[in-house]
Amino acid sequence: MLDPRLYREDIDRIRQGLERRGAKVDLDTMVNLDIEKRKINVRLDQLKSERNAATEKIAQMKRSGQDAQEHIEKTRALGDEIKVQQDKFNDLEGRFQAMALLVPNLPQASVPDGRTSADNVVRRESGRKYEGPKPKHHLDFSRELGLHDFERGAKIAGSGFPIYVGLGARLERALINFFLDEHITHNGFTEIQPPVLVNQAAMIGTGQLPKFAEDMYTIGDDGLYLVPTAEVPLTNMHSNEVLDAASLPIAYAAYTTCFRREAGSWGKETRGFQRLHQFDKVEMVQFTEPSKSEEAHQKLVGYAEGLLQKLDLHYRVLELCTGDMGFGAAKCYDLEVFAPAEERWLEVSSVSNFEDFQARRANIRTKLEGKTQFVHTLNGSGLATPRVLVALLERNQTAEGGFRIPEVLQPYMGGLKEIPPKKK
RNA sequence: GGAGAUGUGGCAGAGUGGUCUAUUGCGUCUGAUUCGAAAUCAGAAGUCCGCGAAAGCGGUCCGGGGGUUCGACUCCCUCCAUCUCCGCCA
Repeated sequence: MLDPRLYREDIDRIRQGLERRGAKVDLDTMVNLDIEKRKINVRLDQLKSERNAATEKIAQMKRSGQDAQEHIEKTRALGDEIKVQQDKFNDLEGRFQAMALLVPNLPQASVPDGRTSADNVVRRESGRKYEGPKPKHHLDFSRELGLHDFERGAKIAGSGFPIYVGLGARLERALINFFLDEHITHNGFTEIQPPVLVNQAAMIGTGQLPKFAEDMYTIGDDGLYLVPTAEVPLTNMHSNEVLDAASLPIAYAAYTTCFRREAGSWGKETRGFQRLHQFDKVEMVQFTEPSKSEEAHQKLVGYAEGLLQKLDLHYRVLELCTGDMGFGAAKCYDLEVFAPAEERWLEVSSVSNFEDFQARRANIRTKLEGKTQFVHTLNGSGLATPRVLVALLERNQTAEGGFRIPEVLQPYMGGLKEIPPKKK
């Protein structure tokens, strides 16, 4: 959520920011609602002030044993009027809030202008390029080695719910553990294991709701949602809190399963692991002082990159353009790995600085120099496993048809160096 | 899941319809005293919203929401959380 003061003090800043994003918001209506609302508020406060005086008068009379009936009759009308004005105010306030929750964040000045992913800027490309014969597609390769079972997953849940089998399951677990261990032993994160069901307030807090309701799985009877990312529970852990400034920055890392309906986003480029309803991800979340978020953002990107380097993958870092950034982001970097069979770059991480956008929604503050103010929140995948797996499967095929396990994962695979080809 | 109880400021803990501007204690901050500290004494302090150039003024907040009333911390409804007992269960 944007600072509500901006709507009356610097509407041009909002207008320009949204324009750069290509976002359409009926700002005129919002400005008018705000003006109307404040007008009613002034009237309401006056009325309440009068009522306070009147009831005090009645109290005094009662105390001294006088008959206050006449005053009570008169004050009744005041109460009725307050009710009318209060309803009006609540209606205006509700309408303004409902609209405010749908306004995306304003991009930082440094964000490149653009409309689509084609306008994103490649900041750097790194890692060893794949060289050798064109490898097998990861789905065919996985099937040969018996690592995953999409068909049976579809049978019990639907398409987009793969089953990890045998060494495929162990490889998944290895990736998760490797990611987490890196964060908690080298990058200074506290490991968290949060609930994967959250309430509506949490989903609003990080910005998934109300705009993206159709992307979420719901548990209707209980009013709960399956988390689309650990960002939701981790960030909302501190909702409605004033964080001790000395405790900042707070850095959490968590592995959770992530659930996404991915409504309407299926197509030929989403085969196999590239788009799933259920997948595994390790997420990094940070809370910082406002002045420190930019620095923290760069570091988060570095942590995610470090994992790709250790896995010996070929990757690049994109600076997202204004039109391609997520709803709540003020600035965002994507990390993509190259899949040599598909000959495509695949997004494995998105690292965003939300500034105070989420902190306002979730009401997360700190006290700095005597002033209570909103913190900045950031998060980034570190990493999501499925597309990392795609790149690994396509890159690490041996001449004999086996899978070469990256060195850093070998300790997590019981020392195994290779998943051998299945015997005929 | 059933029965009962509780929810008040940073913490503890009073308050059962109007002297609540929320008693009191602890803690915090600022002074005084001291070489400095402790102790003691005096004083101060919260949130959010609005109006205002400012000083300041008004409103709001006792778990959340709603209701009754001229007036609600107090009465009613509802939701949430915690505790105790019972039941069930990895």
